[in-house]
Amino acid sequence: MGKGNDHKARFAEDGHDHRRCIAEALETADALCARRGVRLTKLRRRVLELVWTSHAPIGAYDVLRRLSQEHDGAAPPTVYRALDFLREQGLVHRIESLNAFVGCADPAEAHTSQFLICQDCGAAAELQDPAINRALARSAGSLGFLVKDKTVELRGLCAHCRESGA
Amino acid sequence: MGKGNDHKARFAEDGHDHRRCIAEALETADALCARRGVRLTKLRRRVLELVWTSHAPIGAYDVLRRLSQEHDGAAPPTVYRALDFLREQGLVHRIESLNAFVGCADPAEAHTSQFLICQDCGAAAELQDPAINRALARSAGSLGFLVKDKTVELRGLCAHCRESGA
DNA sequence: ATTCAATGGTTATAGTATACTATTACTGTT
DNA sequence: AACAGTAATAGTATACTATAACCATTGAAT
Repeated sequence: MGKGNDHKARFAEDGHDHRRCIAEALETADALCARRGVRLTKLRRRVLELVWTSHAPIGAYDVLRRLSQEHDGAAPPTVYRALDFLREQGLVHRIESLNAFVGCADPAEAHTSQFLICQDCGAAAELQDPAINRALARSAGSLGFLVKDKTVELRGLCAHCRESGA
Repeated sequence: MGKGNDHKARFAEDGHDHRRCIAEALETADALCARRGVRLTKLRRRVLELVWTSHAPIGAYDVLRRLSQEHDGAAPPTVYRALDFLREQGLVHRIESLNAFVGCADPAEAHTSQFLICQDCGAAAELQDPAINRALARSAGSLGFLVKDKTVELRGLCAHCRESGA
């Protein structure tokens, strides 16, 4: 990921080499888990890889269907446990409005993100816009509300689908 | 529903007369549906009333359980259909992160809201903060993203629970 | 009165998530 | 080697959330 402007995520380019995305995500995860002394087991790593199949959030049961093809006896808890671990480590995010999961673009440190989700191509872009977080903090603060967790999800059309569609 | 400062919602006061909240919500709904020429049937009205049981979002199946006690043959579709109607009319909102529904504080016109949800007392406060919407619009706009729908939900502790708790 | 669309009843099923119990595998210790 | 402690996984069942599909009824407008 770049140097400046890190908070300004983008939708993946149309013809981008997605195998690179996957490989990078897995490398980063390996390094991160090693550093933290937590175990990115084969199963967890494979689930992470499946989540990274595309930039579109994927349902837990879609992960399960794929996992089942190679892993006898995979059951819902198999997947949910792995996803729970990956979420704790910040490696995947849950998209509440879709009941689905997406790989984290920048898992190095804890953060709150915002998501732009394209209703046409399904892809999700992760933002970390300080201005949004400031506005949220101000509003909550003025009511004396102590924020523990945020969900910010905007659904619509990404620039690319917007052009090709209408 | 004052005049100025309308966008600044509040958590309901501790000892507030909640029967008033319910009565007002139902009156508003009656008037609104009459004006729009849509039918707030007995069933829909009762579901709305059940959603307004408290300021905490309520699950569809909780609504169903209560409805069943007085309405033979109530089934999931009974409730979901009513909730769909109420949502279309802006009378209730869905809280994505809870899979639950809450009465709209100000249903007169379409709007996008933000929610503060207390993890202790369960209550949800609905905000309509232009600053938040501006920040979201700017961020999405800078990526060429066309926003159709927003989910903004902050979970944490309301001022009251914050004091009594810690 | 007739008709057509909206509403609701009924049954079945899809989709999402967790509780609970048991087992395995890896640690360090004796 | 035997053991205990812990983390991870397996396996089963069930809870919870939501929709599909089909039919009967209602009710408002012509």
